[in-house]
Amino acid sequence: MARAATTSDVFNAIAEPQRRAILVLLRAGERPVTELAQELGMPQPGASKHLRVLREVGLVRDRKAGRQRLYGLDARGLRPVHEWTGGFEQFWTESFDRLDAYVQDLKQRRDEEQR
Amino acid sequence: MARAATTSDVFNAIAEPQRRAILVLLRAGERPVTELAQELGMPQPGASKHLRVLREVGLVRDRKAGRQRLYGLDARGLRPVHEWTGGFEQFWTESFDRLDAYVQDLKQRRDEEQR
DNA sequence: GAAGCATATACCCATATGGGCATGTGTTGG
DNA sequence: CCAACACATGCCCATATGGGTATATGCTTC
Repeated sequence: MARAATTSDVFNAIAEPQRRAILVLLRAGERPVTELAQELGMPQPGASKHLRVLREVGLVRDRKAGRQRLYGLDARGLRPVHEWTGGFEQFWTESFDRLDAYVQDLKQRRDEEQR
Repeated sequence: MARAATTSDVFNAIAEPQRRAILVLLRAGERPVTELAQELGMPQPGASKHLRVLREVGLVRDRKAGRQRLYGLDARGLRPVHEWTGGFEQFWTESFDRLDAYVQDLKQRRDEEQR
């Protein structure tokens, strides 16, 4: 089945570095495609494709402005990602890591001794 | 160039639903592969493959326990993701969304009138 | 050291990219 | 109405999956 379509969910959409870069740029405000492509140093078609993916997962919205099409950020979709990762916050706390490493170490030694 | 390897970074590793499920399960503590495979309703080879990816990006560590291999969570790698998405927090605040929607609406009307 | 259990790998496939390039489409201006 | 400009799409390709199945590896235990 290969990988699920990137357009299916936000996690997949932001797995692409260039797309994350686009989102960061859009934090500063709306931008036309060409400008984004230029700032990212990629050909315009490439930028359009990434923008399409972002649009399909709802992270970006577009608005026609004459000959241009301005893309704007709609970061609401990032909230679930933030919350999901936040569910692991207690596991990366420094104190916890140290304690955990210590426990792991003990287990390892114990197992090696028993072996 | 196709997509970058999933083993290259955490964003890519957690783009896979099954892998996210594995991480969630591991929050409860270490688990052997078979058990994970069973709980996820997937064949053992599949679980092993996902675990490998998670291990390569450092989200999981393994420890030999006799005949078994216990996988444990190392969520530190999720922190960057949490922080990156956190950088957009102001953009999904409800009040902001309303204001933004309002502004967008104004612009839209203005453009339509000018057209 | 043979048999068995727990995992990891090797393959084989269908599919979804992401990139580069050419081209279609819609809008603006003269 | 035509040329120019800003984008979106269509194609073609090399590659990286994720899944399923068969098989190699590692330890244990008898």
